[in-house]
Amino acid sequence: MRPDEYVEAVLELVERIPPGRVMSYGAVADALADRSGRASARLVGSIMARHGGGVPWHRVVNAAGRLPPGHEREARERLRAEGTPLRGPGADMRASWSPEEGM
DNA sequence: GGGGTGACCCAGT
DNA sequence: TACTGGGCCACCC
Repeated sequence: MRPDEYVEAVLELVERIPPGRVMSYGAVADALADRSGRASARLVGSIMARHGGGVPWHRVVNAAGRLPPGHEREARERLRAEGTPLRGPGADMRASWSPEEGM
């Protein structure tokens, strides 16, 4: 799988996250590991930073539920609008979603 | 080719 | 609760 295809796969998966649910960078990397053989939370993070526009990037948070630096306000607002449970500074990880669950 | 960096993660202190 | 160290991997000097 070429790097640009990996990017496509990440964005595709992020688009499938249902409103009101979230996924961590690590979970995304994990879910794609089967299909691509590669898994790196850091890589997913950098992909979202560079190509995240155009997909519901606010549904992807870090493992602690923290929102992306510099976009906390924006992400919080969108999550609240979707009814995503919030806890403390970010999202409530009890709302985390997995691809298996959505099929 | 070598080295620093980052929207990360986990275990240990 | 907060910090640290090691692992991770594409990108950019």
